[in-house]
Amino acid sequence: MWEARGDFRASADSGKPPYTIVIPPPNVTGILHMGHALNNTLQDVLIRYHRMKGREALWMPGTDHAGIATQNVVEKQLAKEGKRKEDLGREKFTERLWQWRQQYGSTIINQLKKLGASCDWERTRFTMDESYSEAVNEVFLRLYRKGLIYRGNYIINWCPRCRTALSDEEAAHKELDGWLYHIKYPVRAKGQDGRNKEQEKYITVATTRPETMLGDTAVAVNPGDARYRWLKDAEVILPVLNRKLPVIEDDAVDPDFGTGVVKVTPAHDPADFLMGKTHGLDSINIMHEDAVLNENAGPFAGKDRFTARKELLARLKEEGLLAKKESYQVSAGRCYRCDTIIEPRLSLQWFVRMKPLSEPAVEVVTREKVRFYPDRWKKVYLNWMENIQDWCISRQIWWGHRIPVWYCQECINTQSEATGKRQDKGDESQRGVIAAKEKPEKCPDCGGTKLIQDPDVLDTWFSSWLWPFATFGWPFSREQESPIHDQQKELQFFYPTNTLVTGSEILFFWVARMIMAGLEFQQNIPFSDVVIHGTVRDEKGIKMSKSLGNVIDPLEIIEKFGADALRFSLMMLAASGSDVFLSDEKFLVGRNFCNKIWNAARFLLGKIEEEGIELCDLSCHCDGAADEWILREMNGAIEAVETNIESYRYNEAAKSIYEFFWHQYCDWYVEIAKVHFSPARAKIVILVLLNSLKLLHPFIPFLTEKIYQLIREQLGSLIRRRIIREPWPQKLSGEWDRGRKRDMEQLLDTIREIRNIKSDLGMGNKKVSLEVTAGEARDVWEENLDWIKKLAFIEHIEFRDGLKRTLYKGPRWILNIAEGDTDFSTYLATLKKKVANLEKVVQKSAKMLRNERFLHNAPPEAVEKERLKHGQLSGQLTRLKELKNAFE
RNA sequence: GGGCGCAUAGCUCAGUUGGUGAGAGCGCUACGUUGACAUCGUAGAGGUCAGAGGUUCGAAUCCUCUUGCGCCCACCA
Repeated sequence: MWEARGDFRASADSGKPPYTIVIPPPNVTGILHMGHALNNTLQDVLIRYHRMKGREALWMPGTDHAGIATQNVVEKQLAKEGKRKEDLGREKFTERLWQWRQQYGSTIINQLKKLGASCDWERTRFTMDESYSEAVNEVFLRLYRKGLIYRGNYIINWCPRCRTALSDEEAAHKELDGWLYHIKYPVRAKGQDGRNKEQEKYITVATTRPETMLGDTAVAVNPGDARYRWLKDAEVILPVLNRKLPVIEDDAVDPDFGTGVVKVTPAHDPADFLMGKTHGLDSINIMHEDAVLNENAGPFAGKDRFTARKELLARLKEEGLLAKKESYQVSAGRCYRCDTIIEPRLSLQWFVRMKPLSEPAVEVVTREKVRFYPDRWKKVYLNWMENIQDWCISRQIWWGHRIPVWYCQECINTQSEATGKRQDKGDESQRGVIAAKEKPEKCPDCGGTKLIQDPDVLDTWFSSWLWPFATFGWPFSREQESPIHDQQKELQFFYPTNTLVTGSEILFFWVARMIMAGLEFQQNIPFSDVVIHGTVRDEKGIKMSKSLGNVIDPLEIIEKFGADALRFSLMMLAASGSDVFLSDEKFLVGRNFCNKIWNAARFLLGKIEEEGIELCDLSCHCDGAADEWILREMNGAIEAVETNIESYRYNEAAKSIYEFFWHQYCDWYVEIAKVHFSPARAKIVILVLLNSLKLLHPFIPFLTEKIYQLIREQLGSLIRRRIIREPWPQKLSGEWDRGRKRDMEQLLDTIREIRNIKSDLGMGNKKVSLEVTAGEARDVWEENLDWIKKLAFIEHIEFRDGLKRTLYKGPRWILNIAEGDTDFSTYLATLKKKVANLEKVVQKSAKMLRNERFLHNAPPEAVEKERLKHGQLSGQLTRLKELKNAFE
């Protein structure tokens, strides 16, 4: 119904102020997991709330092509047929990828619909849509022309399984138990002798990755390290390969770590690479793309890196060159897609210069144009931004946006680039490199026509960072007709978006980069509020993941309890950005509550029908203390839900409405209303029900809409349309009678006490007779007699002066239960306990009020509050003591 | 190495700028089927708010330190 009526649609022409959220696009390969359920419920609550609040609420949906992840999935599928992607070739394989996306790409979208996500589905975008790809190319070209994109040979994170470069963020560092190997390199003295003592025939280096020594081109010591001054005049021999290694001095070497001597492997370690650059060392790449050692590795060529490590160590040991190995916590980068250990690798890649982009992005957060919720993430963000490194954006895979750069074969041949070992040559190397959206006809440098496009594709995040504006069709080409013009208007209307809701794990990947892209390409922030929610974990606190088998499938929960129960439970648990620990029984909260709502509504509608009540309007007539009370409570609930949603305290918002609906409305007011179900009462009952449903709707959309429609069927003329499009409830303003508020509070307290007393006297389930001395407050009793009797489970109430005995003393009335002399021991024990507790509190309060410094320093209203409290409590204490004394 | 977070009832967690007799859900105990709901109702037990100092008239809340967990970042050979 919602979809058919276009309830999720948003347009720039409505005249309402916009409220926009762009969805964190799930991977096309994704299937809905609890993280999605949490993330999207949080967004849907905001969207539904603001829609009801009169905003033009747009929730922009879509999916991400997820380069490596998707390619892996299809590669696996292919493997089942016994084929590799190379067997198909690039074109056929890409076709296959599109087929896959055609077939399965909307799976997660459909699952989001099951969750109740009210996205404007007609706008669903995909990061590889034609117009979106246009944005990616545009951005590449703009940055390239600005000199912010460059190509060069650097050490990058290489995944030998995916066979592609990764960005620093995509290489997650994890510690594991490993070894630090101490390896002896022979030293040959040069020139003089005599100083070269026996123990100086070797120097010892320490390494965690011994196989990389095959690519060593130097050893390094700290220039201030006196122990190794003699080495300067010596020559170090690389074991196994017997290569001569120069000894260099570099401040980067920590004399206190290991032996103070470092092997230098410029092609396989970022720190060594820098040293190599400063000292003009050669770089020797010893590995193929799949981390199998190449011809440079001598006898180990053709072996996998870890096999080579083992065999090399064995050989060193044999030759007496393995001094020792000590256990060591090794921190190794892992591919975030397949968990393979990253190999730092020297290769020619494309990079984005980040510093110029990060500066404005730091400023908008510092100046709170963009705010984080909870705000501690601000610090994390700024810390990363201020230490930002250049971003490696080229990927050696086939699924993604092809880098819009062509190489002129003729120019390149003259530059001998074909070897692939080209060093960074600065501007000169740009000759024959053409960045363009379309394939150029000829090389602008030499006029050659043999142009070949860069085989690489761009990092997935290089498209994701444009999401808040590329989804609106940016960039807009001038010559295009009106539909495009609309898009431009829409971008203007809906951008910047309002709230971004995401998990902390993609803060750097995505959030930070979106802020940079927004500022660079739209000259404006992409969103003003960033809500960071926690990670979904199992009951032991372990992150849920399919490979660990500890997932709770949201679709199963939906099947079992309903999407509403799932959503509400998650919202109750989603406290201010802390991690969410889940187990099956945690969803009972939501299920039970939904059930309660359903039963209450069903009962009330049935009751109205049964009583033959015709409601022609919903104006309220308060008949008594209870009516005013529930309307006041409702006002409180409206306000609490509003302020809590607006400050992203979802759990507080959910709790407010839960507490109000169940424990005020159902437990008390509905029970009271049952007693005298007059048409006036029915009006209030229905009004509060309708408003409650509205307050609940952002959390519990399906059930509230269903009940709303049932109410509509029955009371059609009173309400219109669908709850999803109804305006948010207004607080009732009225002439509230303060006396009635006090009456109600005292009556509720009295009823609770009667229940307690009956329980203490062992007559919990008996209908009893009550004797009341109420004096001037008798009217209060008379007016509310019916429901008091019902709720306190009393057969008969008799008003009289002078009770035989007193079991309850209130501020304005005293009570006795007429039934015979039962055992009073429990009752007395309860009284004693109460007296003791209250005495402590009263004493503490009295002490405060005697404290001069409190009276002077505390704000007057705090003192006044304390006085009031003391007055009430000491009155209560006096009454309790009187009761106690009478029974002792 | 740097940074952040968490420690509150048996369990899972709330507690917004310091002013509460420290709360909820689940579990537990007793009673209950009173004309929506046992996926329920009524009542109850259960807490030196991790520990030690400090600031304050007043601290679960702010500061310092300690202990125990968890997370993030870093060119820790």
